[in-house]
Amino acid sequence: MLEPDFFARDVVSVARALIGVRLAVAGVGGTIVETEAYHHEDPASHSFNGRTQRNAAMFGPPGRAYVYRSYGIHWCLNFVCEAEGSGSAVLLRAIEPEAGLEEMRDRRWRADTRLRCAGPGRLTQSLGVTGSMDGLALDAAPFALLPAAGPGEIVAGPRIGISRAIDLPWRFGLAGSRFLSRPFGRAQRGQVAPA
DNA sequence: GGTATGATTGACT
DNA sequence: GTCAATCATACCA
Repeated sequence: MLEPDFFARDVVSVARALIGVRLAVAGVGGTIVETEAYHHEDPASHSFNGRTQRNAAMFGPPGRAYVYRSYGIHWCLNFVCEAEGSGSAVLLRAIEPEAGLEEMRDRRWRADTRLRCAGPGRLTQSLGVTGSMDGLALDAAPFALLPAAGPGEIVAGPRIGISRAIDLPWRFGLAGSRFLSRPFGRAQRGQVAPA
C-alpha cells in the first residue's frame, strides 16, 4: 500500500507522484499513466465556488474517493488531497490495463485494450467505478493502491476539457505511454510543473 | 419556474 | 472536423 499520508500534501505534487502507481478496484486495474490536479483556488475546479452536495467529498479528509457524474453520462474518479476542508483532488484520466482484463473487456466490449482505460469516463467504466463509491476511503476495499514499480519519465501539460485556467500545466503523464487519453505536446515534454 | 454549462465519449460528415 | 446524449448544478426571473 501507499504510505498513509501520501495524499496529505499539495495536490499538484500528488498528481505527479501518482504516475506509475498501480490502482485496482475489486481486483481490476493497472498502472496510472495520466492525472490532473484541481485545487479550491482554481477556477476550473468543482470546489472553486465552495462546498455543494455533489463535491462534498472534495472537502472531506484526504485519501478518499470523489466520484461525480460528467455530462450526465460518465463517472469520473478523483483522489482527495491535502487536508480536510481544502477542496482539492486529483482526477484520474488514464491507466495502463494490467489486472482483470477479462472484466474490462466485458464492461467495454467495443474498445480495444489500448483505449479501454484511456480517458476518465472509460477508466471508470472499465474498473466498475460508480457514484456509490463517492467518499470511500482509498486504503480499504474495493480500492487497492501499490507504490510505483520504478522511476519513469513524467511529462506535464495543460489540462483537457476545461474553459478556465487553461494555461496551468497541471496534467501529468507517463512519457511515451500508449495508454494516454491524448498525447502530450512536444513543448511540454520534460517540463517540470510548479509545486 | 426556465435556461445555460460542463474535469466526456462515440457516431457521423 | 461536427454534434447529440443526458443531468446535476448554477444562475436568473
